[in-house]
Amino acid sequence: MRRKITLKHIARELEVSISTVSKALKNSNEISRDTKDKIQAFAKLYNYKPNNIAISLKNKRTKNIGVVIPDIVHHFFTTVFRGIEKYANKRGYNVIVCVSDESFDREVINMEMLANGSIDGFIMALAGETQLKKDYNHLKEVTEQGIPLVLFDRVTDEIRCDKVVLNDAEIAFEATMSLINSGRQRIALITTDNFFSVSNSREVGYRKALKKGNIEFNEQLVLRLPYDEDIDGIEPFLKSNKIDGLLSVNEIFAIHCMSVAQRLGYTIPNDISVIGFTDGILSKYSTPKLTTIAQHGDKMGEMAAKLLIEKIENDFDEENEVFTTEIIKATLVKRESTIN
Amino acid sequence: MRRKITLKHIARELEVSISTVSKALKNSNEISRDTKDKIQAFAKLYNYKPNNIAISLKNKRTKNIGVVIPDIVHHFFTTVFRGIEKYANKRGYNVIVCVSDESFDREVINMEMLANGSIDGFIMALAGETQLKKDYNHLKEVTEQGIPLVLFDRVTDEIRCDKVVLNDAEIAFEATMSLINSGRQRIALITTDNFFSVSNSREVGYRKALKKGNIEFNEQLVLRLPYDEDIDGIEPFLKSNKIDGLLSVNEIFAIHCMSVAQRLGYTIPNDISVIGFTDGILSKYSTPKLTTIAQHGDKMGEMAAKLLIEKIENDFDEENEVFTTEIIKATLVKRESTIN
DNA sequence: TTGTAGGCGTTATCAG
DNA sequence: CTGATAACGCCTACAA
Repeated sequence: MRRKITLKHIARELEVSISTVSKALKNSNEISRDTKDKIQAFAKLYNYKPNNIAISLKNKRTKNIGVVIPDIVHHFFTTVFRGIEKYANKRGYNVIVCVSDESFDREVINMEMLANGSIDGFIMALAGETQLKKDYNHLKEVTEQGIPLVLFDRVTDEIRCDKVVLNDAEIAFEATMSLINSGRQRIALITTDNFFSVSNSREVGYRKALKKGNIEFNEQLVLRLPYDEDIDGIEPFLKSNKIDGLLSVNEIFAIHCMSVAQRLGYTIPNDISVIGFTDGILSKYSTPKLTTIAQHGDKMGEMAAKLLIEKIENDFDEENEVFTTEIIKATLVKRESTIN
Repeated sequence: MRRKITLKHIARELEVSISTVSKALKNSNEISRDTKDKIQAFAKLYNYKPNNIAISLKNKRTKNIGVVIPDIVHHFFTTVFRGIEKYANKRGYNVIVCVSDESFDREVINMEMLANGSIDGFIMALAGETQLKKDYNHLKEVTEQGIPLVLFDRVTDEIRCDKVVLNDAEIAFEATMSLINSGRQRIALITTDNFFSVSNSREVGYRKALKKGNIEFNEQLVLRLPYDEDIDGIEPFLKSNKIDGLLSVNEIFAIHCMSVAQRLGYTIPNDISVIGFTDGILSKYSTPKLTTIAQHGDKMGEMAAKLLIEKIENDFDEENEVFTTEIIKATLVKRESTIN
């Protein structure tokens, strides 16, 4: 087992000093051609690679990014992560992922763990519990220590940092309008009852569209479900309400609505038109294929990583730092669950 | 901006030596109660946390695990990753993920990047390209340097290391048998044409079951598709072959087969029974719900992490190291796409 | 052209 | 009980 070789080994072997080796390997012209050749050859032969940890300690730069997300088995977060990873890698950064599992405590623990030197900056989406508690002290801690932070999707106004969000309200408005424009009048909204920032925004857009379409908002037509996979409320809801259009804040609710509705004898899209959020595989492979709002997670992730790395690499002038909020434009992907 | 505080700061402030501070914070009983109290109080006040990087350098242990997978937007890998992350976290490890994107080069680059001190061990599934090329030098490099490695799912015999695999052949056999036992005779296999180790094993199981059921293997009934999302071959295949049962090596092919078959007028499961691999959301929300082979990615991930951390923490006796291959037992989840 | 010394933050050993 | 010193691996200003 060939253990990793260090500058010291090379120096000893070649009977020169460590700093000579260091300089030679950087091709410094303080060092003679001969010595450099000798050292470089030796280093190559033994496959010398500088130790990342030592460099990190020296430079106070780890070239690691910490990503803290509520869930990884979730199409949207996964695509965002892919965007982050891809971009970060291109810039020579590695990505450490921690999953908060929607738990406030795990979010805090994970961040503390990483904040002690393991990473140069954070990218995160808030855990559900955190948004409920509205306790953002762990984020404040981190930013006060000068660790750059980028929030995406599930963000909060209470923290000053770069953010990347979807134009949730706008696209929900647009989607609802498209239902209205195709003649729909009794449009349901299926959403989550936790106070996720995004669900709120989507509801705002939905309501605004109704208003514009001169349709009175009807709380009866809003179904607030506790969480992603908790879909039992859907069947009674569809049975007890006459609806002809439906906007869902995620894919799963939408798909399930479609299958329940079909079972109840409705045809889609003629009797009920359906639009969901998150353009994942469910939407592409359902029957009928679901019209959906593509959130472009890759793009969000890439943007988040870009903002973060810029902050990391540009030593901004402390006090009057500027924070930006980038808005990623969602797009409506029309498939078979809506008319034309 | 309160910068991170170090032992040195505390020492200076309290006019003691650095080593006294270090010991006091570790509650060493070399240090007097008084001094400890004073130092600990100060440390708490200024929220002192030891710097991970410095500790890593000292201990030659990073408490980081490197995970290299072909794809993250893929249900199976995602669940494995979740298993790894969960277990690793419990043991105090962080997880650095690199996505190879099925590319050999990216796999190599990523591993080299991480192997220079950033991680204590690797968990990985081979990229498609790597399995095609059969070039495993980068893995050899790593193991020769004494970095523990655990392969999962997409493994190779050419590398001596711990492995975690599914009982692919067995479960494919079992699934095929269940089709045969419900009276199916013309059973198709939808698989990938790359030489993924897992696809091969599954085909082996499929063939074995046919044999056992006295059904002659018919190459006509095997559809080999180039890659996951490339599903155009399915429609002609179903049109030109009379089949009554179908085993697919993934969810997407299976779901698509169902919808094409339904469009062609077949009813499922009566005319055609369908079983897929990967128990993801597609299976749960399709109509009819897909009978599927649950790979228990979480469990695989957990097992992989467990094996790895054991290797990392037990300084085994070099030469006569023992490597184990753990087999995770898949289970057949019966839903609506098969009879009874 | 080469080498020495000091430092990044921590810990362990040993001396006082 | 406290502190000085060296070490982990690397870099760099400065001395020779």
